[in-house]
Amino acid sequence: MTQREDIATMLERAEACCAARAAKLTALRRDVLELILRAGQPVGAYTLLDQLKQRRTGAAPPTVYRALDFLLEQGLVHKVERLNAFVACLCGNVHAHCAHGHVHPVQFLICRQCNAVTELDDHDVLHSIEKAAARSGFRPVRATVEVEGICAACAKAAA
Amino acid sequence: MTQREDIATMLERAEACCAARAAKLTALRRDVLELILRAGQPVGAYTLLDQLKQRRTGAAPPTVYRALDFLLEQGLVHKVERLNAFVACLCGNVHAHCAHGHVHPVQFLICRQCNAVTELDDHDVLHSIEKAAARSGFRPVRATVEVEGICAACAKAAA
DNA sequence: GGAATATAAGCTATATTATAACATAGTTCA
DNA sequence: TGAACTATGTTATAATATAGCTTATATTCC
Repeated sequence: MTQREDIATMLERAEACCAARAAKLTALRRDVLELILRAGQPVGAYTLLDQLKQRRTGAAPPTVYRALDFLLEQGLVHKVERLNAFVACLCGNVHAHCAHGHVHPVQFLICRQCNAVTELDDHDVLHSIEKAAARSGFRPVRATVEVEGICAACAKAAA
Repeated sequence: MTQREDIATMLERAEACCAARAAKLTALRRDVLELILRAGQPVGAYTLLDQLKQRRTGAAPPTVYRALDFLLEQGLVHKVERLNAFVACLCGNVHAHCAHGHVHPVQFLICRQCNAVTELDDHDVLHSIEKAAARSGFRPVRATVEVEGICAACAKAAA
């Protein structure tokens, strides 16, 4: 689980990222990002909503989804499609919003047993995907890789 | 778009696949598979349901979802997570249900403009994913790759 | 500063996707 | 045949996501 100090650091980094891009990390958006960071694992939109309601009475689905849209656009958060859930991007926002025709790779290892999700940033995977796409004349914009299986910890526990 | 003859062929192949595994491709399941094949592109469960109702009054969501569960298990159909939609697997069912610890790769190129979805079966992509997972001590079971971008046809049209 | 514009948030309703739970009907096989 | 299993029918509801309109808060430009 991520520590409190790390969360503060991540939030600061997010602030800096947004500032650099003239994107507005408002109090609401920051709150949602903080909740996702605290979770330390993929969280559903309605779980976030429940938590958000404790701070902001009147929060409704659009409140959360709009904040999530912003965070996704900024690359501060990713969606795990397979789980309909959201995780903070811990890759230092290297691959956010760069308009140079680069593929933005999001690679997850999802453990079937403990639901832990690890984000990868593997260059070979990215490269082979780009090559395969090029072979079909396809111009990739975003690629997501979701690998489902058994994480090291669970495999060890089972053995 | 897939031709009618091809659909018949695909259905026969599906029959053979299921027979070989003692899996029952019932009339209902076959109907659903046929609808997906006819679509020739990702279709939502409720679109399938609407079409299915024309043949089977009384069809309800579980009718479709249960058939889809079966077809997914058999590898005859894949889910495009990003679209919450289902496509027929055109890879000849090479990678279905083999219990040898192999990763079942499902790789899609999804066009932003025309929504066309192409299924790949790229060995390099699979290999690099397996290597990256191994590096984290992760034992992969299933991997999905979804690449969003512009297909060759749309790129050409735009130029 | 103040009007004009744009952006964000509040709020209600509803669309879309998916499953739970229980009843009924076929199938298999001893 | 009848016990066990599998598939389907049926009703209800859960879970996820967005539409559309209003109000508030910034930002810009004069």
